[in-house]
Amino acid sequence: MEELSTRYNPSDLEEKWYSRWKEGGYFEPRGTGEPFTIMIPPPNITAPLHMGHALNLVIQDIIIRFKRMKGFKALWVPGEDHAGIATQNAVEKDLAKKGTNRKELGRERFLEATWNWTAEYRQRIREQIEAMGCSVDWSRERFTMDDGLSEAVRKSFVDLYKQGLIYRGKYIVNWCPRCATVLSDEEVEHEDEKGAFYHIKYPIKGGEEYVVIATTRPETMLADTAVAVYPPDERYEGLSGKTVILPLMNREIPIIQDRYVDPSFGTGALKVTPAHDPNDFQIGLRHGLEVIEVIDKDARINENGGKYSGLDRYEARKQVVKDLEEQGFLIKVEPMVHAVGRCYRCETIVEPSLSDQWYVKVGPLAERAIEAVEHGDVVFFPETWKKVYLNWMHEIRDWCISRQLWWGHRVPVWYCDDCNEIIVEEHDPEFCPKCGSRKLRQDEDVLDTWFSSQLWPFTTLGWPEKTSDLEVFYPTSVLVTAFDIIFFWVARMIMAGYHFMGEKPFNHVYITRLIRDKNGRKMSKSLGNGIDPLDVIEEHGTDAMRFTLAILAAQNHDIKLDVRFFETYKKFANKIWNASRFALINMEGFEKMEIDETKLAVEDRWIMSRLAKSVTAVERSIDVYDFPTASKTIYSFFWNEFCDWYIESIKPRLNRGGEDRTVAQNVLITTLDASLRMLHPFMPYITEELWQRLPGSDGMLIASEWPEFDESDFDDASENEFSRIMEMVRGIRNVKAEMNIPPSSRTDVYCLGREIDSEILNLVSHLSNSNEIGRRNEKASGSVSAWADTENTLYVVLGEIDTEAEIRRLEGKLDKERNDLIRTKSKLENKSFVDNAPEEVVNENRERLSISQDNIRRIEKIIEDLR
RNA sequence: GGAAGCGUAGCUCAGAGGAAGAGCGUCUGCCUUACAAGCAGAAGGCCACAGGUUCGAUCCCUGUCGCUUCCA
Repeated sequence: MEELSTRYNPSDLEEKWYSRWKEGGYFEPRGTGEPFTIMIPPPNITAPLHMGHALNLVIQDIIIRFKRMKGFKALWVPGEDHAGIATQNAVEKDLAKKGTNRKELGRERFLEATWNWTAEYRQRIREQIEAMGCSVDWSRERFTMDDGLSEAVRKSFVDLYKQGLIYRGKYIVNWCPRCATVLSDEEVEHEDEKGAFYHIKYPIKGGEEYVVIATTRPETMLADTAVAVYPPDERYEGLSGKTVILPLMNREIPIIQDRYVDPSFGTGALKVTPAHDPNDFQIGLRHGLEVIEVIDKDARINENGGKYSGLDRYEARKQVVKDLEEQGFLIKVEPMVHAVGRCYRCETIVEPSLSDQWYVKVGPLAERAIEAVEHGDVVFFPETWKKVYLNWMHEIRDWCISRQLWWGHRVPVWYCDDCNEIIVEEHDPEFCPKCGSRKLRQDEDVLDTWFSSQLWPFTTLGWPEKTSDLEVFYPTSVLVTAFDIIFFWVARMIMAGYHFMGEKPFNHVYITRLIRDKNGRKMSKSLGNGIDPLDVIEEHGTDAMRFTLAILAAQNHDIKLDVRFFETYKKFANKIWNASRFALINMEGFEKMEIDETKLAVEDRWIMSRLAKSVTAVERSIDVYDFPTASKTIYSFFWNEFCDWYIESIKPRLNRGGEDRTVAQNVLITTLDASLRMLHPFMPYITEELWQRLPGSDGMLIASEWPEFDESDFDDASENEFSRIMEMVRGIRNVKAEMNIPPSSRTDVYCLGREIDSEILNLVSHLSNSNEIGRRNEKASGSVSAWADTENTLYVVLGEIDTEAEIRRLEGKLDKERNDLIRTKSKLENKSFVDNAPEEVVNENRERLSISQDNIRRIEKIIEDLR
């Protein structure tokens, strides 16, 4: 085997291992363990994956690799989402660049272009998922528009329709004039924006009196069909039953009373525009008001708008205001901040508009989905999302599922031109079942993307067919997704899961936070502050990116990502590489042996105990989706314990040869082997590469077992013993550093006091780069103390010492000890502390007191000797 | 208007009712044969503010301020 370079070079080996895993079938579920399933949240085919996807994917891969190593029959299904409106927009933009547009192409050729787009982006997304090292089962990959899923969408639509849970209705909808489609309530983003509050006189018929209404949308007055006031409002008493003359239009409209009106808002009188406001529409229904539409689907004033006809809604607003002012109807214009709804895909201001659409009646579906989360059948991590989910579910409204788009699943509804029969079928009907006519027209609309996405956890397994995959892998184990689609997707999957499968879609929902730039701003194309995962991979390697994302994956706040972080964990990968390199260099003459407890050195026992504790801590953290803790545990174990102390400790034994060397080699390899296993879910490439090179490794790391430890492997006595060694070494290093002695220059150190085991002293001398530490009965001149306990003191021999400087150094320490003493003493003199505090805390303080007293006496003695 | 999360080292974040932690950055020494993408050492904190509970609060409670987000 060729020797390792001194630096880790990720690009050398990532592709090699990915194809070996993939081609070896390692991503497919294996073995007889309990199933563990994750469905990928299918990325939209609108664009390449960004950092948010990377975070999401990396977390899933960590989980699935961990579970695979734990012996589960692990399955992670990949796929992509056709993303109706978003993709249609993206393709339209692309067409515009090519100098054409959707209408010019026509539906069929537009869809052709979109399928081409789909093929291209699915391929790019696949490549990205692979580059991130994700162990998804490509043999089961799905797309939300593939044949199987399209069938499933039809079946679920027809089922819901036949169960009376899908209906068609004419209501005020959220209309995006740019996308030319309706949007569901969830697809509208409300934001406070600066606007104006126009106060307008509406003269009362047959007199000089008038009512003042206030509105932020004066152009809609063209379609007013009433003025409403709150019933007991004194200001407007006696007006009920009268009519007003609508300015500009000179239409006579009634004054009505309705409890919807908020008397404290504006003037207390509300203009009612049933065709262009959802609340007004409801008022209109209650009072049987006329419905006049003046704004068409392009957001222009239509023929009902008189002289304003043909104007864009905002041009019309200007003109209306101007005319009102000229004619003396405009009283005042106040600046006003109000919520404006915008399309979540193109940010155009949404126009409330009257329209015939298809709806899902969600009430009956929501009940079970609420119960499931309330009872803990479906558990959110972190728990705080449970409340968000439940709040929304309790106020859930019917879901508008039709879209006036071309890209998507066509609504499986046909209309008979001869008898107006509505036909809802899974398979295209050839004639009308009622009148036999063949003049059938399919509904032009397509379904909301989320209508197919809600079926994802089981359509990916073959539903509606009763496949064995469905049998084995449903319900899935965990869904990993972002908080912004809890309503769009998570809630609807839970409803659909219970409705169609009679069972929840997943046990756990782990919600990730948003990745922001280093200044806390959202990453966006327009700001140009996005970080491309592929760039990161190229520069730092996949493993470094994965580990960085894992360690940053906080649960309670968004993630501020600075590219410099990747650098840090790239260095960690290099550290792993070099530690392994060290081990491999030292494997000459290696013979595997069973580890014999009695032959182990203190550092061996210590590192084995630390390893056992670290592995179990990592498991615990992964189980509760605490990836930052898991990664920090690994990082500090590997670097600060294994590399900094263990490897340094065994160098003399490795050099010495014989049984010492063999034992050290065995513990070194055992620890490294377990470390690489523990690291593998986080950093799959480097660990696979290195693990393959370990003596005795067999097969593939991806398919090997997770290291198992339990409390019987914990060895507190050895940990304490080694901690003492670390303290001694640090004491000596400290003195050397403070005295400006290069760490490389060897110093004389001796021990004054009762005996310390020579094994320990030898280790200390090696780690502190001292000559052999001997024992003396009295302090030598020119030496300073570096460490002490109650019975022993270690002195570093400096030869010439600056007595004054040394006294100053010791007095600094003395001050600290004295302060500690005062604090502890006052605590213990406080009767209520001694009476109320738990005994162990009191004892701890007593011990502390005695240690402080000892330390002070000792340091005072040393200072006295120096003088 | 309703709700949630967050304010801890210069930066990014852990933390737990009993003497404040990590990484990065900074400063000082070191090319000590795994690693200078490294090693050793150090400096740096009224734990947002004000009350309360407690023997004891950075942690629990209440309020204030600030930042972020969701819903209406």
